[in-house]
Amino acid sequence: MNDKSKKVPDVVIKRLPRYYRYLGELLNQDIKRISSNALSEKMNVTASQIRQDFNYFGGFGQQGYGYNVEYLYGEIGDILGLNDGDTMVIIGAGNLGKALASHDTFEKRGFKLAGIFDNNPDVIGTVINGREVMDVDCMEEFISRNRVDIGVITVPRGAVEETVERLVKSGVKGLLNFSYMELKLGKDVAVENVHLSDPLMTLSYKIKEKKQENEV
Amino acid sequence: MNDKSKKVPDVVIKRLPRYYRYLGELLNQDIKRISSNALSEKMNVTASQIRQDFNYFGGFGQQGYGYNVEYLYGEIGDILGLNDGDTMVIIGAGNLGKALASHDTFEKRGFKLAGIFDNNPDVIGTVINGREVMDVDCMEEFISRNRVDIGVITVPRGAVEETVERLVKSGVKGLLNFSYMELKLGKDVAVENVHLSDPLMTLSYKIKEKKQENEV
DNA sequence: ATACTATTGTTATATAATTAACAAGGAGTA
DNA sequence: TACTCCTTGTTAATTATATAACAATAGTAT
Repeated sequence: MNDKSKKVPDVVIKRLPRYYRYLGELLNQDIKRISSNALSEKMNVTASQIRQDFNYFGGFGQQGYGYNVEYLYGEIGDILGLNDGDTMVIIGAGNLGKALASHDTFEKRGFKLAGIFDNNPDVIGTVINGREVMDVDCMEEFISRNRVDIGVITVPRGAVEETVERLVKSGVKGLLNFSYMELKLGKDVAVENVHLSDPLMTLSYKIKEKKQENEV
Repeated sequence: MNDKSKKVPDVVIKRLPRYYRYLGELLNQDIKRISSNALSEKMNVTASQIRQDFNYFGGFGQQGYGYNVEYLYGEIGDILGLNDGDTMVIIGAGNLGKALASHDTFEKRGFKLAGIFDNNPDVIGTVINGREVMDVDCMEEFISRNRVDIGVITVPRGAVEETVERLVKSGVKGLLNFSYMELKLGKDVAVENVHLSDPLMTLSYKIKEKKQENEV
């Protein structure tokens, strides 16, 4: 059993979604139990790290047996707050907003998409994945009425600042930011910045690196 | 000056795109020079880390002056291989594929989108962002003829395995994988896995964490 | 020209993260 | 039930990363 007072490192938190996804796969395959060793081989991390990671939250296994997949899946889901039924809105019904709205993974992970907003009259009223795009002017009212937890930002550059301000004022608890700019907010609102071009740049580096290795 | 023989840690590579983006902003603002200290404040990292990071590649600044923004931007771009004009294809013209194809950031970072492919007859022939969607059956021929460097995978679950195999056989050097499964390939092909639901899960954790802080 | 200031590159130190090791204790088996 | 074998939780050792410190040096002002 672990002492909750020591904060869980960020690197550990970042690994949890990966464990979660993988355990979901095992569940689908109807696998009941797994050892840290078996997981380690499949996921390409060390068994030691897996045990260490889980131990930050108290440990979920049993000596001589391993981990019950379903139980572990549920626990990690709880830790991540996926069973809280957090609701979200998407601001910006452009290509990316549309893609995310149609992305079933979000719902599969326990999030509820409550609404999509845009400011373009041509887009307002159109239907995406069964949901009508609403006027961004109604955003505040909608968010507070429905107690929306998360705002997903997929608006163009120029609109970011205003959008963020309005979302925060409306009382969202977290922002998933796909816009170019790195957001950092006060301590009341959580932020996760996603930059789609970053992994492409990293990939580019890796390609170059491999090329050089081959030359040497 | 630095010894190239010691491999640059992964964490450093992961930070380079962020520096690059930020320097791009400074360039837009017509800022000519910047010190590690000033950058540090704006980017919320330590000045020491910035100097240390740049030093892995030999250091790009001058004592008493700082860094020339344009020069540094160019150098980091070179390191990342952004000036190599890598070409890419997108496989899967669903919502996400469409969104990425319309995403101007990729082109802005120096990548060239050479083509988009799909296997759905209803989609083949439609135009996305000025490009006609091609039949996935022509993929191999297209890739080798145009010496395509990068394959972006946005196909549904069932099609991933086959798509990957065909891309690799066609000779792409890197894969940007948006599919559910974690890819790991042989040493000839670089891979970067992107899981859009991961940051949402992390955000969920952060929200929960903040809630608990406030309760205590 | 000279002195002063700013800021790097780089080395040393401290902190964090990962891996290894192993005792403790269930699970499986006879 | 008793014995053996697994596999965890946890502590210890190692490795990696981040921060701090500072000498070297170019820029700037006088």
